[in-house]
Amino acid sequence: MSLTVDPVSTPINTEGPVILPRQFAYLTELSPADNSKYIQVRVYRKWTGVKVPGFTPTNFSCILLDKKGSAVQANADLKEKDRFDHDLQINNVYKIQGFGFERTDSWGKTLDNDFTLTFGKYTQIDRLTDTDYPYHYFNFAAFNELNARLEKKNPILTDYIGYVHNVEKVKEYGGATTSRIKLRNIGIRNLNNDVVPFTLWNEDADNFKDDEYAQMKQPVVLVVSSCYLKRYAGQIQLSATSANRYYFNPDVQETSELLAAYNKANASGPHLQVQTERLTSWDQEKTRNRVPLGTLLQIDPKTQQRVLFTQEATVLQIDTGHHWYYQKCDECGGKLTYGYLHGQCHQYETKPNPENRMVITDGTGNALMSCFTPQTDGLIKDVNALLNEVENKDPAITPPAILALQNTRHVFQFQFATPTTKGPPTFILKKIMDNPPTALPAASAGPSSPPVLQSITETDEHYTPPPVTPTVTQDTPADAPATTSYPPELGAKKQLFPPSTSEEHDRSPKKQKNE
DNA sequence: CCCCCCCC
Repeated sequence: MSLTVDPVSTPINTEGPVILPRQFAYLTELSPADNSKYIQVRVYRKWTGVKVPGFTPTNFSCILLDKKGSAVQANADLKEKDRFDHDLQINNVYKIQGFGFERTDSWGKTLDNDFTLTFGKYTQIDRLTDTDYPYHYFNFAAFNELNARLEKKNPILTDYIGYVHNVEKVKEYGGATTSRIKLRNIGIRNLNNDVVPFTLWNEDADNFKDDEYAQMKQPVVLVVSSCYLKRYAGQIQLSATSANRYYFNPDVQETSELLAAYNKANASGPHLQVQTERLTSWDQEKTRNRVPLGTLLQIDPKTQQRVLFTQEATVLQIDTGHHWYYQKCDECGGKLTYGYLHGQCHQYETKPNPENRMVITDGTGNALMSCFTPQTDGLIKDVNALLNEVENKDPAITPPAILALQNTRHVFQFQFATPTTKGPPTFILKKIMDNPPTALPAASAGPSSPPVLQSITETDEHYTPPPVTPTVTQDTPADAPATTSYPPELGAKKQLFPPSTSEEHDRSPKKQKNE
């Protein structure tokens, strides 16, 4: 013990610096005032710290894991970056000594540590052959914890895990006169089918290996680490920071959980494979995603948001308990109640534009479908014309022209409505496809109203996330063919996830070709 | 020391 020198209590009469062998310490045994320890660690992650605006590089950073699974961040001056970048290789294990300590910056914390190691010119690094060290260190947030984290001022950056729900293409924004920014969103879905977008920026957006991902066995579990949480377009977003790294199917317990849940669901019944791209031929489009209503009704709508289905179905009943239209105030946008003055916006009289709305019940599975103008084109005439025809404009009184739809048969294209309450899912009419369009086939090909559903790409009304499907309750062996039959062009594959990205991008973001 | 993580 006499060889041990505590630098804090060493008498000051020591001649020059005393180089004494340092003692091994686990990371939990380090203290910011103690210079007498060395550590043995795996290099887990490394990155270049940046400063906004401009994202100019500021320092070299890394995260180190010791044998017991503890983690510590270490920083070095930017001028030492090349050396440490070279001497510290990801996943290699090293003995490190001669480091200092600093208080961990509250901004962009990667770990729940009070101090961070500092590396510099006295730092000595020796490679070790023992590699029996942990490969990962995560502190996952659950979906329902994200909001609380978002509210917190300087929370620790967020680690998150789930299935890859969809992979978007790179989008480019801005230009020479502002900032040129590229981004790529990747939806991450948990076991409750909540989807959170993870955003990669610029080079990282480009460098995401689409092709590699597309080749991977589905489903793919994705872990994203050290993400900045923010709200974008009203929904929560995991934004990549410089410290971020992401991992496919990392060997952690949560990955096993997700894969086990997938296999269990997969073993219990057939799954949808849906075609999410609009088909150019009317005949093909008309039969796209002909999934029986009975099947759709057993599906979690959250997994099929914005996917368009078609079905030829009979209108069993008009829901006369539902108002067949409603009026919207042209000033505040609020819903008007028939017979009630909207005096706060229109002092003397109300002249709002009518917007029709009615609910019909349709089809083999008795599904409830809401129909909004103008998607009712081809089913009923213009709502204003209809209103002119009826004597009683009370929206509770369904006109005969609408009641006459009962027992008529049509080809509906529709999507799931935003799930609100418990009970069977409901649908939203998107298009009546009884007859091919007579004119303007291209212009009428897409939905003409703003998106009804919240989704990852809220701004793109043509967006539909790729398909995913939870259990449809049937006792089908895992490798048995799906019992549901689909038109051949759908490919009746029994597959929970599609092999690739398949968004309906008929508009591409503005691209600047001056790189 | 502060600003401060890129997009609607």
